Amino acid sequence: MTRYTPSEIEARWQAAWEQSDIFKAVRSADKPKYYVLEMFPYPSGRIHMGHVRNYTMGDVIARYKLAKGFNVLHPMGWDAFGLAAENAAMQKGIHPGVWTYQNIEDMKSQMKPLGFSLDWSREIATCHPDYYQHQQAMFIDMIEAGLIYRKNAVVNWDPVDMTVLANEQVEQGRGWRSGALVERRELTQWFFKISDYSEELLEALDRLENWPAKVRLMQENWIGKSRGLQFAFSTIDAPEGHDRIEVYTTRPDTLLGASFVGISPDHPLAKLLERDNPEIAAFVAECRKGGTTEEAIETGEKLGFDTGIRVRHPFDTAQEMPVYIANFILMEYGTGAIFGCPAHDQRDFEFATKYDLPIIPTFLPSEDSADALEEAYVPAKTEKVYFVRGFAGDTWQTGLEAIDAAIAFCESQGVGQGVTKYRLRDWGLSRQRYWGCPIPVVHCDDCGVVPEKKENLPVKLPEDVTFDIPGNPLDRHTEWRTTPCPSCGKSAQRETDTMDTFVDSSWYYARFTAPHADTPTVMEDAQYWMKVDQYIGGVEHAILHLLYSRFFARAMQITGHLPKSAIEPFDALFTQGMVTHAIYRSTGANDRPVFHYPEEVDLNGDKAFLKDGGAELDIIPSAKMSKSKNNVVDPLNIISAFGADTARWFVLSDSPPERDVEWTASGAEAAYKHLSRVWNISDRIAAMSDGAEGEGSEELLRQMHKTIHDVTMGIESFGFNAAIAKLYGFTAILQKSKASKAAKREAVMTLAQLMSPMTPHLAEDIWATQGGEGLIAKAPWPQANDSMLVDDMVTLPIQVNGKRRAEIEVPADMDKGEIEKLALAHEAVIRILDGNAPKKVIVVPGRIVNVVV
RNA sequence: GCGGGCGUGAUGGAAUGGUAGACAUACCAGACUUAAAAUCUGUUGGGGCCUAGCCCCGUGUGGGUUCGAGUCCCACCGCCCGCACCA
Repeated sequence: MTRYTPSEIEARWQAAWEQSDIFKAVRSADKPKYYVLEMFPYPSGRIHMGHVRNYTMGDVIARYKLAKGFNVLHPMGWDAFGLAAENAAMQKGIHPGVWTYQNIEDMKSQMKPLGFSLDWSREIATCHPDYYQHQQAMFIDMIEAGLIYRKNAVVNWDPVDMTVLANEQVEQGRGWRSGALVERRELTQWFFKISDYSEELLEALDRLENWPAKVRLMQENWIGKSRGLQFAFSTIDAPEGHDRIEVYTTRPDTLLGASFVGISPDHPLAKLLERDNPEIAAFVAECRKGGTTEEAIETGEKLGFDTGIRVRHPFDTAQEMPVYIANFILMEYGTGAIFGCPAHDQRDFEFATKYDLPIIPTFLPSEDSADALEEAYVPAKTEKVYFVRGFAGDTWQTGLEAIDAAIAFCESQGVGQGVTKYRLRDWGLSRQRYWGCPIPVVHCDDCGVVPEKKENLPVKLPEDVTFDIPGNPLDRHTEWRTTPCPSCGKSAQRETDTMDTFVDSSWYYARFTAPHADTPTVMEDAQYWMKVDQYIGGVEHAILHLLYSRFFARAMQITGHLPKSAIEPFDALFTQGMVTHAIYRSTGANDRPVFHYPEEVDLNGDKAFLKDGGAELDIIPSAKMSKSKNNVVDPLNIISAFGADTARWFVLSDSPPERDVEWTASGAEAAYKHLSRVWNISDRIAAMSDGAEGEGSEELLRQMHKTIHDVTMGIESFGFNAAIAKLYGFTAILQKSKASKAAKREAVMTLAQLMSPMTPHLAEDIWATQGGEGLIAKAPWPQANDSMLVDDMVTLPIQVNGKRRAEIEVPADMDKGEIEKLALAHEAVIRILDGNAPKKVIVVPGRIVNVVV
């Protein structure tokens, strides 16, 4: 008897696949195409279990579709620009390019042994000029198409290091290196006009039927369409040019509950006031402390400053309200100014309480409710409420009705107009960093901002840069910066900002359809391969990456780089959960957290101790595996111990793919045992003498067809864990079966086929052992025979008042009346009824009987 | 703070509104073995009783809809993800 030896088997079959070139995608008119794509990895240096899980799921789909007769495109590449490469450069003195390309080599060599059905001939890396030159060409096209513009926007500024920081580099309002309090500072930056497409991106969500509902909902909320009223308060004692303050509100029905006006610290009026008033300047400076994230702004302490300016209420000019500068108002949304209605907004309520402003309800739950509120009264907009200070519509109306009535009334009175606004902001793409795609424009004293000529592309990153000083090395590289103006030819300066890495990942799926072309895309290839039929990746990308890609596909269509059929680039989306693992943390110098690898930790009950020294560690349970937190489990350890098939089988079993999976060591061994068992079964069947008779062959084949059906359904619906459970079940049946050799051979070959998307190497080996023709990867997917799926008899549970009391076995086609009679005649039912007649009997054929007493 | 999601045995989890706990792990018992490992077989949600069997409780907490709720609705608690410069 031989043993299951994955290392030998896997190398052999990987070589066979490579030799036959079966995963190379070639356009072909005579087969339907299928494009499977997993979100491409950032080359951080090592693959982790999240990658293995993601790419294994994609590989199951790709191999399954190949067996189903599709012409499959399944490519892989590298999202290779980004911050981590510059951090490595600063920490280790390695050039970001050297670091990145080395990581790509390493990760590719770690991925290869997993046996994915990838077309490596299409590999791309976004940091390579062969990729980013096309991005630069499209950028120039998009400037010409009016899809890109410049404006001021705020960034995190580290006043000690004198550099821009990413949000990730801000920890509790301080720069991660300098520890200095971060400030918000304005810079002129490049933007994509994604907000012009708000309605289009929102409306098209409805047609993304194969996307998870939660992702569509998140995008809908992110775009944030709202209908509201825009109007102006007239001011008293305001500086010239500010005799009106424009505000936007989604709750115009609460206008008579207004008690103050708030403006953003970045509002033009605030900026004007800060020039002449040192107190206001100090307050605004205070507001600018801290990071730029919405989270920081929303969770920070709400601060206000009374400017002394007053406004008149539009419906009651005798009522004057103060104008506050408030740190929680965003200049980017609406007009950067609001009216505060403390009675119906909890944030305004807290603000009013803090600054002693009146709290005036406009509506109450009922006529006799108290007028004094303990907290803001914010009912659902669909709830009918009693208006005590209404000015339009009925006394009793829902929020929705009241808003419409208020807008109509205000418009009729000439107080503002109904306006539709979107929360979605334009996409700022400028990054003050080296390791990104250079923005291909030149700043000329005479001609202004001029796009580089296309024949001068790529604008390559200079290689001779250093990272010993904080800041963007491109800024200091005079030789690289200085270039002739593309328009007048005089000496001019290159743009030193590079592009957001989201730009790189917003079109890579299209580049895969013609990865070596000397234009960004080739129309025939894009027409043939796009859309991506199945896109798979982490739910953490539900909004930004997916929304930007949807926008970019539209922008590429406008500039002639994609066909109209591809403006929704991803036909079906699956968002997998993350692989999590506990984080082990101790506190190091300066109170900085220190993270420890699982290998360095001894677990004792629910406590963790450092092997070296025995110090007790904090355990942060179930956190996303992250390199910076050192809680990464290396899949290579599993592969070298048990083989790739075990790793693949393990990441698919147990957890449903959309849910997070907590990594545990015990599961891998079980997977290995099971694969060995299957291998041994095949071995024993091969050793049976040809023509050997047996018993239960018919039943074995019946179970086989059921398994074909269930596993096929499981794969189609991303129920990989359920499909695997069925395969476990069938393996047990086959193992115990005393069927004929012919039946067993058919069963084990089918089992191998059903397992082949998950454990392709093992499947090939069994196929070959049993004398299957050619590669199993190319064999057509087995078909379940419908007549083998139906059982003659079914077991029906009998409930009394919803509680299960008995069961009966009946022919599958028995009619309802007969079933009811049988159920009522059952001894347990008679005993429980105790002579009483049932009120009602519900018979669900093939399912259940419920007797209601 | 805002938006989205999740919550089921000791553990990972299964369950088109229809027998809760499939399948796997772990544990326990048995077979094989001088022994162990490996392999194979079987048991296992909690409690109770008149123990071939029957009854009660049980899917984060509290309420609701329904003949019937893990599943749908509402509120709360806990955890996870995202929040526009991490990718």
